[in-house]
Amino acid sequence: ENIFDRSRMAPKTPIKNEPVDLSKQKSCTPERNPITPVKLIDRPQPDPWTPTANLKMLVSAASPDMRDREKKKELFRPIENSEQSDTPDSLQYDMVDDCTVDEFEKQRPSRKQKSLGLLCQKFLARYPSYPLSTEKTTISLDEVASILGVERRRIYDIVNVLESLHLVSRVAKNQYCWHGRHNLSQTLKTLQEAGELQYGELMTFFQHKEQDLEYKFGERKKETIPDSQDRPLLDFSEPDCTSASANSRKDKSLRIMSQKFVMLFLVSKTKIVTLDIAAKILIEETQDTVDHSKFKTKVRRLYDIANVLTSLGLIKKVHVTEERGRKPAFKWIGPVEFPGKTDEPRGHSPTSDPPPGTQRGACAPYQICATGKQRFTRHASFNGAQPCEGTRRKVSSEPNSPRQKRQDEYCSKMINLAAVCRQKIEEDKTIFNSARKPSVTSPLSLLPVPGDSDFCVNALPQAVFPVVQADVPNLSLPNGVSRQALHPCTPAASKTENGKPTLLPNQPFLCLPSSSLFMLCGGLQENNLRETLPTTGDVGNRSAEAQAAVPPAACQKRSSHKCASPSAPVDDEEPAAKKQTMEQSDVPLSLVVPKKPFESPKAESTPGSGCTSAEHLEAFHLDHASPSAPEAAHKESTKPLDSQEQEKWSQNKDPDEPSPGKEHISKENAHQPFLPQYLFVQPTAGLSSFNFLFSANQAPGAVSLAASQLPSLSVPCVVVPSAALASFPLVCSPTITGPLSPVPDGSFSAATSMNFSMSGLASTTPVFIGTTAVVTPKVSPVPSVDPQQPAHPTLHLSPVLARSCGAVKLDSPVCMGHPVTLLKLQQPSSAPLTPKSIRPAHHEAFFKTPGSLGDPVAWKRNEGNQTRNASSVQRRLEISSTSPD
DNA sequence: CGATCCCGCCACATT
DNA sequence: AATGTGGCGGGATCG
Repeated sequence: ENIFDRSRMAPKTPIKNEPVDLSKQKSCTPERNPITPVKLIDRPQPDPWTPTANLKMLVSAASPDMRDREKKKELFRPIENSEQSDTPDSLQYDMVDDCTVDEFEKQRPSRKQKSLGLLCQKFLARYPSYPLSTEKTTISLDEVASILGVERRRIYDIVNVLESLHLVSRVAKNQYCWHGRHNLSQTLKTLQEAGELQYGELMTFFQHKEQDLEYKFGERKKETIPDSQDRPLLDFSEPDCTSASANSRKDKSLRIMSQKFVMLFLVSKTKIVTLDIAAKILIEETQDTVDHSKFKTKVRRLYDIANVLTSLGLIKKVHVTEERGRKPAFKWIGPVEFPGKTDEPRGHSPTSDPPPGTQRGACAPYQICATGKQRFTRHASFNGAQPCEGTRRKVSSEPNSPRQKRQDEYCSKMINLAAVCRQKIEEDKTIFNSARKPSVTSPLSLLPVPGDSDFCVNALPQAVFPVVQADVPNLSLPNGVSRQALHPCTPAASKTENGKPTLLPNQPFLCLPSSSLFMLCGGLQENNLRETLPTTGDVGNRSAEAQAAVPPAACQKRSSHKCASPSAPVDDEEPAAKKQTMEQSDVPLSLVVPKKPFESPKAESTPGSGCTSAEHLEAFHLDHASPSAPEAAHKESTKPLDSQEQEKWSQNKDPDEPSPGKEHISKENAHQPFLPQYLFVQPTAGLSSFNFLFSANQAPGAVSLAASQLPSLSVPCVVVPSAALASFPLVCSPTITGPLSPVPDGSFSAATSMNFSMSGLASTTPVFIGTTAVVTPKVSPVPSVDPQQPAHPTLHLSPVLARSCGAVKLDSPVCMGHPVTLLKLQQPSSAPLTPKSIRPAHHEAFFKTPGSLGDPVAWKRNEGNQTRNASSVQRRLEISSTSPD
């Protein structure tokens, strides 16, 4: 039949090929009214001769050859497709005649020629990127399909993705309205914001982890995560065309997936997302069970989406090399920064996530998301998560090592956390920006309180707080905190092999007068920090490049701390890490890094949140607790300078040795009891609202606590009153620099602290910086660096932090990160943060959820202790801060 | 052999 | 019921 048709067609083909069609379409729908035209296609070939008919003919009947040829032709024209370059010959062919089949076949079309990406390019070539506002271009699916010589089904694939980015909107059946990229930026911004809320943590998490491990998320933890599911994140219902009309439907997964996928990029610090990670994340949200087949399907869809995005010039394919090998990944090459992003009005509704609302929902969610995020950053994140195996097993196919499972678990936890965060956020309405890169937004509440550990005083005994007053005279411990309690963290040091405690036993922290914060140092997990930092950066949208470049340094710095146990295991990985770094360019270095972080979190303990915070804190020192950490610390400390090594560290984690990691993790968990280093903030008058303690190490417990106890502290991060931010007094512990030192420039020590200075901060708030290493010389700029920040500073710490972090990261060293971490929290400005706002209760649930982070053990602990912990925590809090709840 | 991903069946949604 | 949409995954290709 085809032949037959073809033959006929052939003669005419030229005609059909002719531009005419194109022209029509481009401008507006030509003849067709918006209404769905009759389908020509179907009709058999009534009148072949009409132009339309021809098209139809082509489409329906056209033999593949025909199509190919056509495609080629079109391709040629305007578009330059990068890749395909198809056969030059095509020119020859352009004629389409039937004739030379031979050639055809030769050239034929390779699959590539028929690829969705190519098709999309052709499609896009038909319409102006920035159409005049006046002209509305309608797109008839049938026409396009016929013109492009593909089945309509394929067009749907393209259009759905474009629609998710609002480049087009559906007007009616078979009719789409072309908007072009005018709103792309806004859309991306929105997605970024939404993404931060939803995925910030995860991404961070993953990236770090992932690298090493595989992540699998297997399980679903859906429970927590539910949120996202349904609704289209952004639906924009934008006025334009939109019709909402059709909201209908089920969520169109492709559309949603596309948005989510984009979000992952926007949230990622590295801007590189591997397919498997994306698939896991997406699967997770949507469903629980992840089975292999599902995974495969998801990946397939992601390829479809990726092809379209690639055609749009938003992403490009890259390969990430991990220990295991190279994995396909995509790097975001589109715009990264969107003006103004962060702040939103605080008022955002609490709403939350997403209810699955449908139509309305769509819009709403979007907004919501946007709003929410802004303010707070959440640091924390996943740390705590551990593998809980208790939860269900994952279905995921991956058989791999247990590690993976763990990872998966972590992932799940992460997810859960994220969910929790969201909720919290909603509840609280406060938003965090995570300083970290992850930018997760976690609700404060989320933060886990260090359950076990003690915060402050109590536990701390070990804590080191060597406050060095000398250094900083100003600082004084605020109130209650008994400094004494704080002792040097030696332990940590002990841990470290060298004996050098990374921690800094001596490090003094500086206190700012005003503030009442205190830091305690527990083991920190460097990794986390690092990660965090990076994350932050991501959030900030740091360019990937920057990351790439920076990473090493940052890592190193972080690494110094890194120690944290979990990560520690990672060490091994180093090589891999390096590699990645080396590769840098596209390669998602960052991804690699993760492992440690991951682990560390776990180590921290069950509670993810706690962990997270801890991590950050950790950055400062840490290590004691986890064995590994110490090591890491040592290394770092010892080697501080070598960037490479450091890099390795960070990266390493992933790479290779996950296995150990697992073990470590578990161990870590066990270890968890790091030394506690905490950061404590007193509530001084000004602060009333916030006081935070962080335990760097804390394990899980802490985390968990946080949840429940929220009010006071949970967060690992330091909260700064918005106002407070203004000036921060920073406290730094000069000490440790050495280890960290990696950074070329800087020396940390003194310098470091300087960095923090955070330019803008208000005096009130005190900031603590982790003792150690924190500073990165380079970093220093950071604070200042962010030019942007200045404005914001006050209000949102997080942003600032983030930025700073980002900057830091980029630039420097990890160190910054640490400090940053601390800062993270912020509240919306003023009032907001009273403890009250935070509600513990809910959190508990979250924490409890299986998914949550901690390792099982930790959990147990937590659970068992939770109550206790909480109470203790509270007490602690109380003590520390003014009032407890 | 794993990475890609075309192709089109088929279910569900709309008309 | 016809047609529009689009989920989904087999299996062909590519590298």
